[in-house]
Amino acid sequence: MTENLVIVESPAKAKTIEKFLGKDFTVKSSFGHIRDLSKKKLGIDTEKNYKPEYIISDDKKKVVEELKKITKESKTIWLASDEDREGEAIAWHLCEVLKLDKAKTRRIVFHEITKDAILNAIQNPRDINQSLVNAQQARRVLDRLVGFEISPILWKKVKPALSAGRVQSVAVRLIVDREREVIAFNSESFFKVTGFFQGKTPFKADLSEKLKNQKDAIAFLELCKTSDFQVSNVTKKPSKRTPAPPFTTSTLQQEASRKLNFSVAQTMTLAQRLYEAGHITYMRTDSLNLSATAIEAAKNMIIKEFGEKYHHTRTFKTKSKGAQEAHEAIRPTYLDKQKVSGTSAEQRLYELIWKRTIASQMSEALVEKTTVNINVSKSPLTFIASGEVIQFDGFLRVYFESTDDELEDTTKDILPQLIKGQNVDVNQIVATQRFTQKPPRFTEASLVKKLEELGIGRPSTYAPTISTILNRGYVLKEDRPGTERKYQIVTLKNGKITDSEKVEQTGAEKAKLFPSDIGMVVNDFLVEHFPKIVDFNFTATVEKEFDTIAIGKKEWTEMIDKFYKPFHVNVEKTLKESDYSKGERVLGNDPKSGKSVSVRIGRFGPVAQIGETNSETGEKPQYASLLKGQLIESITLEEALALFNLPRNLGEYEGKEVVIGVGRFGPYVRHNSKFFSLKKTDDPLTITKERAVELIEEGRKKASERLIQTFKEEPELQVLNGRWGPYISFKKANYKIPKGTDPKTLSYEECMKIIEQQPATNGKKRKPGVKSKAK
DNA sequence: CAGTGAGCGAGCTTCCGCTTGACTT
Repeated sequence: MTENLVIVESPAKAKTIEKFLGKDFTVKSSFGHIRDLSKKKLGIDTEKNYKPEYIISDDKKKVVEELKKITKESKTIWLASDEDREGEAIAWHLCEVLKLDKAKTRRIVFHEITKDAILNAIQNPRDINQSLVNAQQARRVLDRLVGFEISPILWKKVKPALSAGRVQSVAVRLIVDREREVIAFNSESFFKVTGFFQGKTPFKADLSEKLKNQKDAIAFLELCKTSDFQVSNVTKKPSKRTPAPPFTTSTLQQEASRKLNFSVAQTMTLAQRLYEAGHITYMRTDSLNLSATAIEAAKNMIIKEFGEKYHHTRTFKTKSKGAQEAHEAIRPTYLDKQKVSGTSAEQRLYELIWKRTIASQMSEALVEKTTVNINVSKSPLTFIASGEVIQFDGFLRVYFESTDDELEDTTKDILPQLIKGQNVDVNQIVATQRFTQKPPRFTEASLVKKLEELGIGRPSTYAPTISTILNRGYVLKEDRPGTERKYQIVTLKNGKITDSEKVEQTGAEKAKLFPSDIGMVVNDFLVEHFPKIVDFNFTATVEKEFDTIAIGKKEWTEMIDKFYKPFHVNVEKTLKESDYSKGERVLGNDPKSGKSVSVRIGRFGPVAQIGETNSETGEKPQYASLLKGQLIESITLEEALALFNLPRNLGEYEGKEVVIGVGRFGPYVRHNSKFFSLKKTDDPLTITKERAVELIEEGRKKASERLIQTFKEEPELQVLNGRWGPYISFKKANYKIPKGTDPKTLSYEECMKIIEQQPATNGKKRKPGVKSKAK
């Protein structure tokens, strides 16, 4: 017989708590929610006051069985799931499913996993808050109704297996809207003028105004030729910089992306491992709060390491919308541990968390900003030099927060001593042509930031939401090469004005989110037919209602009814009245045939078409697939027409034709009925024969290196070099080669031994775009 | 490595949030 059973959500949390509580307590985990609406059906009886039908899924049956058994043997059951509405619902589902006796069940909550907090919680048990549970049921039911009623419309009107939802559809909308801003953007050029002056040491100053064009730039430099330069003003301003708050899920994802180049999913996997190893607190949180013990530990650490002067206790208020404050901020469990063991990625993430946490409890940095104005005697324009001197580094000693801005030179120089009225010499003045910047495309992390600002999604869903919109094919995460751009430079040096032209790379993108054609068509369909659902404020609006339900001032079923009645009418209407949506755009006429040229989404993706089907003459249109990176939205008539030049015959090589085409696996070179893929930077429309031959030779070389070993004993056994390194192939199945083994010297016997010891991973093919999921 | 929405047609796809493995690739 167990005295006390405590149930929490996470097994790692259970382990920690068990240590605090001693042997009268057994601590178990529910592994999150133990039941949910059926995955196959709507699972809501819209006729019977929205009664949800909850099901224990197969992967939860074992957990539930075990909990059932232990609860029967326990005197008191403490439900210790999180204090937010999901946590409350978990506790309620546990009561219902385990049929817990009210008399021996207690609900407790704590906000930090410390011994005091837990013991305190045990002293203050309460009942389950049914209103809070109902707010969760409303949230769950609303999401299900939206997702399961709109998605099937998309299957009929756009393409099968698509999806829509309160969170994902807004995420896609953000990306589509941004892409349209980028498409509509017209870059304008101007001239930025920088003077290189000479004080005691050389320094730089920028002209206060941008000049419109090269003519103006030259005219200004002409004036400078015979001008004097005088310091007209020197101002010194002390300023402060304060440290950023400790990490939440969203800010951790952003900083890990900016500083360590981790994807959002990568960051979460690494954080999970650090959490399970006991190195950090819980990683799915929106709280900025640090426990009293953590603040104390940080204080000791900082004073010991840097001195009293560097310490400053701070508490931070959570500002994000819809924050539910069930946990602490993400911080090291033991602040005196500056490093932990683990993979290099784990260590780097830990270090980032450690620095950010420690910095949040450190003093402000004191900075003196100096601004110097320099008059040009023959022009009303002035040069402005700004410098920054850090007088006390404070928290900067440990950590500085990065930003999304990709500005060129934000580094502030140290200025020499300058006095008002002093004349300065100029070494040279350079006017450089610059260009206004298009709005930045989203990265995974900047999308998370935006979603959090809008109060959409939760710490536990940011990473999965991004996976969903990528898996549905609404959005692509890609690198795109930039284009070359010429720019002009006008220089005044030694009394002479010269101009020159330079070339720079511009517009290159790395790991940015681009909408696909399907993403744009689905978005436009939803914006047209379900504007309310994809409104950026929809979540905020319903959240307010959930809050009212949570304090018992509104029935959840009434709220849902008010939403569902008109929503469902709209669903029926859209099913009946809306057209099949293929995003068609007519581009103009083909100059050769005079027939119309259009683009749209076809059965196999975006396609360009010349002419129409004519049932009388039996005439059929010509088709050509769009290339990667081309959008229905922005493709031009010329670009579309060029697609019909494929496949292109480039002539003969070694007596066989060299043909460029685009197939299921992308652009290729075909030669002697062998296929070689084009590289990302190769354009199938313009690739030369020389380059194609290069690819053919390269492909042959790769193929020859593929085979590492064959064996006389067994023709079906081979050691091969694959995309993931060397492996063993035997009877169409593949086997890993153990680490530290040289594939070149493996004997027949050794191979067979490896095969016996390993389960075969026979190259099963997955459909592209289908999410891999454990069965 | 081609096709470019139907007309024989079963049955399938889908949401958001709470959790961790079990899996290739």
